[in-house]
Amino acid sequence: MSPIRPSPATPTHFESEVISVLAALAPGEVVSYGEVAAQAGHPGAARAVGNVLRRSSGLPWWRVVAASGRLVPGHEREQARRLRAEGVEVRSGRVVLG
DNA sequence: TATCTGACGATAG
DNA sequence: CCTATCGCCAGAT
Repeated sequence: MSPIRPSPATPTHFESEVISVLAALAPGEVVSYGEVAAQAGHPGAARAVGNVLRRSSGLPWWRVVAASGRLVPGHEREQARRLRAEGVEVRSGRVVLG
């Protein structure tokens, strides 16, 4: 049997910080991985933020996009649907920055 | 401790 | 606009 997911019993400090930042996001508010990392106190850890979003559940992952505005690869449809539902403009797989 | 992975970011062509 | 490449970070093995 291959364990589907070794769910960490105790979240790491980094993960907790990232979750805090994500939980504070309001509907319609879009941020980049790098911004989340910086606000979480780990500037430069954009990739690591992506890892948390990929492994965790129950987080507003659709409000996080690449610095270029690009949506999450493989989830563009769903993400665009959710973002537009919050009033965010999406064009060609990209968030229309204001 | 070493090595690999990956929802990234910036830059060059 | 695109892809390729390098740099950086945290987590897993």
